Amino acid sequence: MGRAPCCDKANVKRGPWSPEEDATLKSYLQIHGTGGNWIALPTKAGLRRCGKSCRLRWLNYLRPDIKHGGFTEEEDNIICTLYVQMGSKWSAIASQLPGRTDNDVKNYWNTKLKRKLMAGKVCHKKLNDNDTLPSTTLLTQKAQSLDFHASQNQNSMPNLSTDACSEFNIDEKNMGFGLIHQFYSPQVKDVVKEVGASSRNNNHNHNPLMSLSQEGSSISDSSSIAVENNCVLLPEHAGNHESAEQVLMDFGFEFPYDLTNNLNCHERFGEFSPSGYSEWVDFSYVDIKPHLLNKN
DNA sequence: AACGGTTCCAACCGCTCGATC
DNA sequence: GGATCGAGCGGTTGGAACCGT
Repeated sequence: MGRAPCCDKANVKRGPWSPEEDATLKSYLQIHGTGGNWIALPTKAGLRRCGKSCRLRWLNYLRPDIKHGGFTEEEDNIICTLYVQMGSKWSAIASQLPGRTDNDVKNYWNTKLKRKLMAGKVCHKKLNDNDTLPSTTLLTQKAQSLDFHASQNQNSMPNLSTDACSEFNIDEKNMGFGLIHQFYSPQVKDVVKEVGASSRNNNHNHNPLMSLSQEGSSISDSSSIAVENNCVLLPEHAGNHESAEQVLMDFGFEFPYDLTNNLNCHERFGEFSPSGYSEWVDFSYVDIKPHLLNKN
């Protein structure tokens, strides 16, 4: 048996709020507050609305401190930074933006900011066609030398150096997207490879660059992308290709692509790591290595 | 002007979590 | 300890507004 509905859906009004309803809710809340019970509020206020609907209307629209209108560039950067750090924790992100609601931030991200980011207008440097991509061979060697897919000390990961940050004109706050976009280039759009990384399962590194959601979520430990030889590598998704697809689309790769195209995948398979993929244990970590390595 | 496609955002849905009994 | 409930959250949807042809 499911849980009881919060209201009698047949007898509540749905859809857009009228100015009269807005005024009723606003004046009631200004006088009485929520009383700690949104469910009972509509009855008390004389509204034929669900309590949840009242709450949402108040929090997202009627609150006096709500900021309406366009986002500033500074807000854009804050959202980008926090999204990288936390993932889609919209309420947490919104809490850092006075006057903005989680719904606002979420809508803004989904409709504008993500695209703006892809177009190269926010906190990153986009590669030109002839820019040099990092060497996978070097990555592999470095990975092996660090032995980071062994059961090592979780705190042994090196931090991204200040030099590495400054090299690409990024700061530590926007590092995640900066690096991802560092890799984002027209030359890598056409072939996508999902890579098995089963040994990652035994290697829960607490990489300071990995977002909280990446560490905690079943889907988002994939949000890092490494690139070599015109290929994009994604960690395995425990059979969940949709998650991988979403990650790719989030980062601007066009759909359809060759995630499930076995022919292309195999053709490309040997190009970047003939010995297999155990080296690509932690893609969030791989994110930063090219820059560290290039400094060596 | 009319139409179709796209964008944007308010609102809803369903889930999780914590509090309470 | 389990059931129930409300609050809060993220994902999704519907439709109005906008834009291009």
